[in-house]
Amino acid sequence: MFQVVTRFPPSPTGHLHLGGARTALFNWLFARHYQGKFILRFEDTDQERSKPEYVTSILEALKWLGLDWDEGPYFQSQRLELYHQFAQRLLEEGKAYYCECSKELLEEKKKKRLELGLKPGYDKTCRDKNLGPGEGRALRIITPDIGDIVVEDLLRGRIIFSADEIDDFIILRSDKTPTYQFAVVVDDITMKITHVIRGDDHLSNTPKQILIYKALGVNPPFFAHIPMVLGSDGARLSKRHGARSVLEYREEGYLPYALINYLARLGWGYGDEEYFSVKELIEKFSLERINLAPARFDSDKLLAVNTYWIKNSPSEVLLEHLLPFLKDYSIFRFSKEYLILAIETIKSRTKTLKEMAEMLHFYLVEEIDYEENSARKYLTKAIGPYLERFFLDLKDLSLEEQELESYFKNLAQTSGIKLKDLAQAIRVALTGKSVSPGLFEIIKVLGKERVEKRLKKALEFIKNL
RNA sequence: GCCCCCAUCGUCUAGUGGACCAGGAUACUGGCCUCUCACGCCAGAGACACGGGUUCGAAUCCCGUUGGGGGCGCCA
Repeated sequence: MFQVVTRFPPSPTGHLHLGGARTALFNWLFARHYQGKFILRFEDTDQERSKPEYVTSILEALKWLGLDWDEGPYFQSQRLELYHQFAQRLLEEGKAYYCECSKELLEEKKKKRLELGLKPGYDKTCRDKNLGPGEGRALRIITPDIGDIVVEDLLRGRIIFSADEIDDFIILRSDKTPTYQFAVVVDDITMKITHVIRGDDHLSNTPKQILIYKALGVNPPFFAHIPMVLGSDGARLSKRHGARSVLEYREEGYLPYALINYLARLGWGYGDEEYFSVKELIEKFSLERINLAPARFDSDKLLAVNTYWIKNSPSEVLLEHLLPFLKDYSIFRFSKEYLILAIETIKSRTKTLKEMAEMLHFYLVEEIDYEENSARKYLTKAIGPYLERFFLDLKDLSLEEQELESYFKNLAQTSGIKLKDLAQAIRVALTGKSVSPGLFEIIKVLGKERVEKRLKKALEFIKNL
């Protein structure tokens, strides 16, 4: 039976950003859709730039997103022996050779060739020198001088590269570490990867890798080059725009599955549908529906998707995701029921978990503080008597929203003051702010005891005006 | 400089030769709802890059131009 095997191979030279996360997501969705395997491997052969803390943060980001892997994480730095074996084979079969050109010399040659209007690639100086291994010598693969190299891309069809576009590139550096091109191929072979789904910035590399497969006598996997994610200005993602770590989105209060929903829709569409649960994505994802044009990251749309999921997720689920944002409150003092009812009242009024936590504030503190302007505007001498009225009536009132509503409408009508003014005053008394969830919902959730206490404080405040 | 990829509203997209004077989402504008703020609902404005073909017919197929992106490392 044929089993799909995909992989996500980040290099730990930075945090996981949106582009990388989307690549991981597409590979993961594809594997899950076909009940295949998803492998994680770190491409850390660049010893200069690879940092263990990036490994940690990438792992954490993937876990947060829920992109679980079936194998790995592998580290290329721990597989050096393997690359040497494969390289040795190529050397013995006369498909690779040592090159003694120094970096400086190559740099110079490249400059000259560019000036002459030639291709910048290596000029094959050492190809026939028959050099053995030695200090400062890198191993190059012999590439064909003429002919075409054909890349079959699952999304774009057949792409043809001319052999003279490809030089004898290095597969083993002079320090014996493998280059990217070589390590990926060896890894993808040994890990039995069936589908390579990656950014189309790798498209130009693919013929090189195909040549390695050929030299090794192995059939290449299927390739699918997906369009890249661009910043909002259309330039390549960099620190400036969306290249922030996905963990930053966690800090800002995005739901992981909202981010996934957004990322999936970036370059992929399914009819007119906009919102997908992760489960639906696994069911519906297919490579054929991927767009070929690069997609720009749009923070407004991301926020809208997050807003949608906050509004449409069960409050129990939201509570879980909210916990880290509620660290400053003694939420253990409240029942889960209370917290969930409170969340119910703010779900459709917030865009992020962070905002949610802020809006939850008045539910979670013993004593509220008044916003200065709101208190001045609404907690007036004139409104005092009506607050007192409510305070006195409260103990006999039902807290059902319907009944509260008719109580207040009645009170407003019989006393000739506007419901709006009354409502705003009580709102400030109960929440400290002039903006909050519906008044009747709040009263019901807070309960008589808290409401009484806060009204008392408001009456006190008015008395001292 | 050379090579490769791509091209529908500002953005993400639907659209695979006729059902498209181009649909949805988001953002924007106006209105409704209303105890505040939101949600929601209704309405409006907004795109097939350009030029040639092919065809009875093209957003859809072909070519060119332009524009955007990527690659040409002892980075990945």
